[in-house]
This record gives sequence, structure tokens and C-alpha cells, in this order.
Amino acid sequence: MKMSGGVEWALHCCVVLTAAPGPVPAARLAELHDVSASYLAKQLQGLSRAGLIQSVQGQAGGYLLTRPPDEITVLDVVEAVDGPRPAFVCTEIRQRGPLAAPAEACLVPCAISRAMHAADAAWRAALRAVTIADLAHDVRADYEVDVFAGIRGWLAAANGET
Amino acid sequence: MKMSGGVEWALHCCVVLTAAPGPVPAARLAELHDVSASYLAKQLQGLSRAGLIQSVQGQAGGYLLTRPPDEITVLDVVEAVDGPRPAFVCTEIRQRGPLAAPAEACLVPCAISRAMHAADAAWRAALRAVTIADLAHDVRADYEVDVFAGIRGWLAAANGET
DNA sequence: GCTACTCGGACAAGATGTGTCCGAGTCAAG
DNA sequence: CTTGACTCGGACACATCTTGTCCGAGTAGC
Repeated sequence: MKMSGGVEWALHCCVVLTAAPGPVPAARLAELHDVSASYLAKQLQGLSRAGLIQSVQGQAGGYLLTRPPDEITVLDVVEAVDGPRPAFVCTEIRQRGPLAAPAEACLVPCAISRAMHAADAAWRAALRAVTIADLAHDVRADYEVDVFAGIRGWLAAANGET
Repeated sequence: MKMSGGVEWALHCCVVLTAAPGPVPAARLAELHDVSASYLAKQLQGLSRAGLIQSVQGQAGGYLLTRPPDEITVLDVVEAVDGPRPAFVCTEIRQRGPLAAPAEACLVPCAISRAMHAADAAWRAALRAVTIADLAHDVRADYEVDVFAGIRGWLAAANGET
């Protein structure tokens, strides 16, 4: 069980977009986090497909959030990048083998499936309880200096000086 | 994000072992569930390595639970088969790039990492709250007929008659 | 002592995630 | 209006991991 590493990138990008005044190109986000630009583009496409961010084409284009940060949950981002289906999939092995249970007795999921799905629901609930705005607030509180001001300044500097 | 499919097999095997009077060979468990015997053996080895089940060698050998079923949680099985490390691993990308945060300011995990770990903790707590005994009880309650009696009888029939 | 049965770890194949690339479309500037 | 350069979007290889399989070591019973 391993989550796509791109989820971390996507979340950081969403937090950065919170502070951005205008559209931010994918290449710039990749440079800011020092990650592969081509691969980050794929994650951002996933966010765009899910309707969390909007793409602006042409010069001075880029990505921007479609909704206020407090209306985007962490679960939204995770599902957009990592896929919406639950980690556990029941293969109904109770209906196989010599002692297979009849299909009419399997109208409700088996006990194992129920337990796993309950855990999955708890996980999703925890992720749904946190919004991008919460993350941004926590990040701001974590450091003494204003991180977002620095990011805004760096984004404004168009040319790629280190 | 996808969990190993072997987790489902392992859980079913643990529930079956609850009802078994003596050691059960891996081949028999595989036949009962109609799954690959070679691959199921690997999962059972994982359970054995984790100390959840004990192997008895030689003729009339097999696997049996080392502890009472109410002292084995679903989380134990999941971690034994799927690996104990959490799904989300923070790569500390905040310490990279042109605006890298200094290492001394990163003594605590970042907000994103905290949120993901909180969700992971909720997931684990839900899995830890359910024991194999609970699963066995629920399975028994799900059907009218006594499933475990049937399993016991099938296990007692040594030769592989369908 | 022998046989037959068991587990245990080492060895390939397929699937999924990771990483990269180039083309279509679009906005801004001249 | 033309040109240009910059943007995203999806299609194309590579790496890693899960899945699946195999045979050898060890052990209990006959």
C-alpha cells in the first residue's frame, strides 16, 4: 500500500496557489519545489480534470484555483491525483471454492469488507475535515517569517534568477 | 493507492483458522478459497514472520493461530501482509528549491504531513478496533447456517473431493 | 531409516506508477 | 492583422512494485 508521491506535490501546489495573485505556470511551480516539471504537469492535469484548478492558456497563463481555498478539501486533491476508488477491493472470495456461499446470501458485503470500508471511511473523513485554507493557515503559523510574501515575491520575478 | 489483494485472503484465512481444531496446510486454505496456492503461501509466510500464526512442519502440519482471536486485530494482519509503513511519506520538499526552508525550522513535520498522518492514524485506529474474533462473530451472524461447522467438516475430509 | 508431507526463501512475469516528450491551442505584443 | 512565444493537454517509454511461480531444506510419522 503506497500512495502516489504526486499527492504531496499537488497539495503543496494548491497551498502555493492560495497565495498567488494570478495564474502560475506549471513550470514555475516545478522550479519552486525543485521537482520534475513534466511529471508535475501530469498531476496538475489531474487537478484540472477534477475541476479543482483552472488552466489559463497563452502567454501569462497558468493555473489558478477555481474555488475559495476553504471549499477545497484535502480529500478532493487526494482523489483527483491518486484516484477515487478505495484502497481495498473485495473480490468476494466467499462465493468461490467448494464451500462457496450462494449469491442470494451475499446481498450485503461480508464482515471483512465492512471492516475495511469502515476504516476507509474514517480515513476519508479525516481528509475531508481539512481544507486547503486550513493548511495555508497552519503553514503561516509554523514559521515566524511570512512565507507567502516570499513566494509572492519570487513568483513576481519573471526571470529565473536563483 | 492500492492495497495488496493478499490482505483479503489473509483475513479470510485467519477467520477460517479460528474455527479449525488443528493445523491447516496452506494448500488446503488455497483450495478452500480457490486462489493460487503458491501465492497464498507467501502471504501466510508474512503472517508467520509477524508472529500471528505458527507453522507446524511435517505430515499433518500446517498453520495455526498463535494467540486467541480476540487478541489479533485486523491492523496486525494488514501490516503483516501489506507492510507496516504508512501510505504517505513526506519527502520534505519544503527544504528544496530556491525558497527552501532552513533545516532548523523543520523540526516539526509540515502541515501537509501532519494532516496526512492524522488521517493515517484514524485509519489505523479503525482497523485496530476490530479483532479477528469480531470478524468471526459477524460472519457467524451473517448467515443462518453454521458456516464454521461446514468448514470444520470440509477440513476434516482429508482427501480433496470437491 | 525412509517416505511423504510441510514450510521457507529465491526466481520470473505482469501491472502500475513514474518520468518524458512533442503537438494543438491561445493570448499578448508588434 | 500577423507574428510569435508561451501555455496546457494527451500520447509515448522506463522503473518499480505487486503478483505469481518454482524448487530446496526441514520435520513428523511409518
